[in-house]
Amino acid sequence: MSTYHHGDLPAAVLKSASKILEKQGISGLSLRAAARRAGVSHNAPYRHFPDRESLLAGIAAEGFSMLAEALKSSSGKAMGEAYVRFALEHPQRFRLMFGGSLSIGKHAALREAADKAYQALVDSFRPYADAQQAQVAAAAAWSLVHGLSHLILDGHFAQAQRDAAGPENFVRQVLGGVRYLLGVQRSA
Amino acid sequence: MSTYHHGDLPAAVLKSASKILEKQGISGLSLRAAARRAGVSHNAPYRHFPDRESLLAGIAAEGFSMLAEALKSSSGKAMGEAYVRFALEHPQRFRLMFGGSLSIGKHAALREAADKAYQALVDSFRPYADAQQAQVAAAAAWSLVHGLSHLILDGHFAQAQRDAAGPENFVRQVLGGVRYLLGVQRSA
DNA sequence: AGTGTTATGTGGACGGTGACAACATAAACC
DNA sequence: GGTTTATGTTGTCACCGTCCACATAACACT
Repeated sequence: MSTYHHGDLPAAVLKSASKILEKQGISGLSLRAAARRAGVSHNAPYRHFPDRESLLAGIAAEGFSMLAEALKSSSGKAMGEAYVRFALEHPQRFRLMFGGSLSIGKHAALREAADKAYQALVDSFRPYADAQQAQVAAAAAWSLVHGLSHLILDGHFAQAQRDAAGPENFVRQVLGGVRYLLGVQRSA
Repeated sequence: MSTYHHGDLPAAVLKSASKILEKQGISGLSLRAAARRAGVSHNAPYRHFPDRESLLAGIAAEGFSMLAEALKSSSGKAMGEAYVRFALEHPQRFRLMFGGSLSIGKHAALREAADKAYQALVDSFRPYADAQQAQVAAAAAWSLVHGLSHLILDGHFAQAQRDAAGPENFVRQVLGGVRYLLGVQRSA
């Protein structure tokens, strides 16, 4: 029963790498450590991931799926709260997905996954405005929840969170303090 | 004239490191490369920066000063546009400042610089609302421009930017498509 | 001026990492 | 059953962050 061949190394490496990412952060995640944790030699992962960045891209892709899953059952403001909640529950993965460590353009699967999630957001604004307005409003909504997630993770709102008596309250207040211009908006 | 002692190594290392950061990105920035570029031995920087993270913190601190400088002469929506412009003009430095590579909490100077910039934003909302509302509105405004910057840098708005005929237009549209609830807002 | 102390820069070493090449083993296909 | 291909291993290399011992210059005190 010696298993020179592993069976499903790609999945195993992804899993161990994810675990390391959660615990050690992105900078502490090495190809070799992931291989060790998966119980294979330091070079085995190279058969499935051409380089470190590809491994990270794989983990990020998982993350986009998880994010889509977390968002899909909500809409409107609840969707925004779900977005921030995802970021706070998976801080390291969120940073990996959006931290700029990987050039998303290089990994088609990544771009696809991200675009899909975004399109869902655009569509959710569709009933209230024409296509152009919906796109702009969706961009603003995404920017808001995205920036809020990042800034909370970086600790920049520590005081404000205390003032609001908890992160959830703070997030609700911030998201509730904004209106998107839709519909008849007609300016010069 | 042989200069065994450099004169102002900290500044020289910061400068060469900044140059490398701009060109190679954060992951390509090594302590040793910075030392080489500054013309000193690989260990000289350790007299002034206890470890790599401290060097990065130094560069980030510069960045916060630059950002404050870029923002201080504008207000309102123009300030938001200036924020995004800064991010787009100094993408690598912006990522370093906000990418989570450094635990801001560890470097007091960093937190101070960031807090100062944020406080200016809060104050700019002060005339229109009470303290609590101003804080929430400022958090929303910062989140919006911050998220927008990040998502543009990551390439997630490539199509929308084309649709809007240029990044500047796109940014203006997004920032203009949002209102902050201030003043008499009184909800259940 | 001379001497001791401290600040700053150098050279060498160690373990860890990403990547490449050569080889070993198992699976798949005929 | 034998060959081709996929998968995992061992060995190696350059680079990196960090520690150590040492060299050199600036400074302080007498």
